[in-house]
Amino acid sequence: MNVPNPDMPTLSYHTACLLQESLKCKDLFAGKSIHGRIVKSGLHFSVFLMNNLMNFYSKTGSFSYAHSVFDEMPVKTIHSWNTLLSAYSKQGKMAEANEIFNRIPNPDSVSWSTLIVGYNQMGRFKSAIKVFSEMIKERVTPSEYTMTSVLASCAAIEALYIGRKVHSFVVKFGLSNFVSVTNSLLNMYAKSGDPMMTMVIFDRMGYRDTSSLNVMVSLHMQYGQVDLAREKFERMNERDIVTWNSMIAGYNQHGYDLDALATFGNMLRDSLLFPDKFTFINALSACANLEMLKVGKQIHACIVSMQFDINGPVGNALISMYAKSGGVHIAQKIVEHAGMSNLDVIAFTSLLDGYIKLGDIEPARQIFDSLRDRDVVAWTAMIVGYLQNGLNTDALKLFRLMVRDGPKPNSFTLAAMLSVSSSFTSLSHGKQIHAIAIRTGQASSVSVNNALITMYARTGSIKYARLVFSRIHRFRDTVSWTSMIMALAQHGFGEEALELFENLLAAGVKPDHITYVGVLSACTHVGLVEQGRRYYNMMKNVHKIEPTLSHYSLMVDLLGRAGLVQEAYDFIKKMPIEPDVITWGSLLSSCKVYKNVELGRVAAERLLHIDPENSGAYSALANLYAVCGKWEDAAKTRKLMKDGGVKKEQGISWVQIKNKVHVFGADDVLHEQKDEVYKKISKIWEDIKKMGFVPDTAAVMHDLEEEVKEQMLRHHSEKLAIAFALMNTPQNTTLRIMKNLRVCNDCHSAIKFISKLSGREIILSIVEGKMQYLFDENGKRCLDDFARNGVVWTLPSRGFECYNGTK
DNA sequence: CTAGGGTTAG
Repeated sequence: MNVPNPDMPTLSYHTACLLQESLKCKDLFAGKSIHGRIVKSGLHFSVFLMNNLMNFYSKTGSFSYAHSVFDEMPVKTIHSWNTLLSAYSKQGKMAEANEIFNRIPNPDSVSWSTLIVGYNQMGRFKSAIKVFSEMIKERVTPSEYTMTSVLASCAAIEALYIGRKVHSFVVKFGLSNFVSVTNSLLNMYAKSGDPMMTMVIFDRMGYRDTSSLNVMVSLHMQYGQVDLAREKFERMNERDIVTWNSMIAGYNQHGYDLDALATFGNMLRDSLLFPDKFTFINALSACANLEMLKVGKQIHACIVSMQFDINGPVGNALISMYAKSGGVHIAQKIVEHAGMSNLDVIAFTSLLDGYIKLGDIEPARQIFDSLRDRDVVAWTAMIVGYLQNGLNTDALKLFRLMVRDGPKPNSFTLAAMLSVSSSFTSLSHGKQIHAIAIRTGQASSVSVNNALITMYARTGSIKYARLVFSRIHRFRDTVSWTSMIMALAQHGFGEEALELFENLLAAGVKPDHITYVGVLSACTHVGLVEQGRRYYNMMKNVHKIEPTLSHYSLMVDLLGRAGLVQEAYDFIKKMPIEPDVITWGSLLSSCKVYKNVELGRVAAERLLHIDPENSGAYSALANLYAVCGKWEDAAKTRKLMKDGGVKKEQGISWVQIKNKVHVFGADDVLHEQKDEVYKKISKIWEDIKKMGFVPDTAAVMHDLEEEVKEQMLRHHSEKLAIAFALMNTPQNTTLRIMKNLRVCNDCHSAIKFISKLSGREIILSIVEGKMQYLFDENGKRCLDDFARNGVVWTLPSRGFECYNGTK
């Protein structure tokens, strides 16, 4: 304890008080003049006053003054050292802080705690924990401050195991009675995924303060138990700013944005608290989600009238709110007003996003190009922006640029790119993205894995979809289950899909409306009418999900495919919303199968009423007539279509077999015995053209492939391959050619082929089958070259692996 | 002289 100079007790105390007052109003000038008076009156020998002065300088950010005061002190106490230490750790200068710490003769618990806090503030939580363990090793008794700090480190990195150890020290040093420590324990268990322990501790607490309840509120919010959080909140008799903010943030995160705004209003009305930046950020985010421009403007007015600093996060939230709720021009004005140098990437990304939402790609791209330090988010926003506006090629181009020059893609980027692969049904592209996910360490991300399941299923590799799903068994969310159910349903494993759905229910996962799309389509594929009805009712009554058009269409499909065509039609008539093309199309195709001309005609008429140029409806109807032997009606329908100006006939090949007309859609070609179908098709190829129809794309593809394969076998495959590579061949074609080269056992051409490609393709993965022969000496050299250029190889036969040149 | 609970953009 520092006792002031006994000769001048009053003067010392009064000076210290003056310093404290100066500190309160951050008056550096006043502090400096007091400093001068201290020196003049010879008070600078008082360690007490000097420590106070150091504290003043440190808190006002004048670190160099603090340091010089320290240097001039003839006698230094542990307080002096700790104040200096705190000055450095506040600046984030941890290296210097450590140096000072090592020079302290007898560091006490405050010194150690200061170091831990310093690391925490720098986000270096592991180092903070390390400091704590060294402190214990040195047999220094921790204080309640030490515990709260180190528990915060554990909470931040969700280190449950370490947190438990720290808990044991809390007990050992008898610190359990501090509410602050117990609150920190609560928070640690809540954040590290041990809700049970959190509840146990909370129940056992003899005294709970507002903070304790705050932790519980945010625990409930974390687990999506919004109603429980609301209950706790309403029962609290004292609410501080954190309480209100937790509720507003929690509501906002779970889509209860109206509640978030209502809570914000209640806070302004019922509490004497002033909103802080978190309040504003979350309230603005709620406005943005609801696209409530007017409310957003009111909050903006509130911010302005409070003279609140709109630099940093609040300004970003404002810009984002305007950009999202149709006020891009206001957002633009704020951005212009603030000036380039005062804004960060976040502000510009929000603005960019606003333009994308309007479909204005050009200004968005201009913002993107003008950004100097673009981060992953900016890149992703631009890429997703292209995707949302249907500009897949631009998205792909930008993604390639990103992989080459930009920051590492994150799970958002990869999930988006995987959905492109799914919509392109390009397995090769999808596998490249998978390879990048592995290489950038994102392969464990739930959203990436969910997108992978869909991608593999859509590109036909149900095997890999299964593999991915089984690998994430510990981290499955609703989307994972849904994706897998959809995947199985698409591949005709209806029973398995339903089994999986039952597992989902047993696991206590909540299905959403898309899950039910998967479930109902599984029933459709297997023809389980009664099961389908049951699940449909379960959706409505148990899970309280209002059916959407997809669900209605699936029910129509389910009934129709089972031959209950009339019932399907009755179902449509009872629908509370307008049926769409898919609904009628589904009924129409059922009518085709069950040869119900009357209903089929109705369905086709209604369908064409919605979409008069729907060639599919015409050909389905024509086919229905043909199947029923009504050749004249079939021909009439064709004529009707041509008269209606419908020219597109892609996806349909008319094949004459045994004087009967069959329609081969792309699906049939893919699923039936390929060779058989292709043989038939090629025989009547010319006939189709003569009849004036456009041949099916899949058939064309196959033809091309066959031709290439034959020529490769017959001629010099290498030359041909390279010629293809130099042409602007679409990538899935090039990979097909690769496959053919493999069939010809021509690995050297394959390697050369790839080497020509790699100039164009940033990432190329060669997959499927056994590629061991690429691993001879030539192949290895080749692989090393590619690895250096960022080319990744995946070899699914050995699990998913990545070749990056290091191994 | 040191703590702890609420954190924005995709």
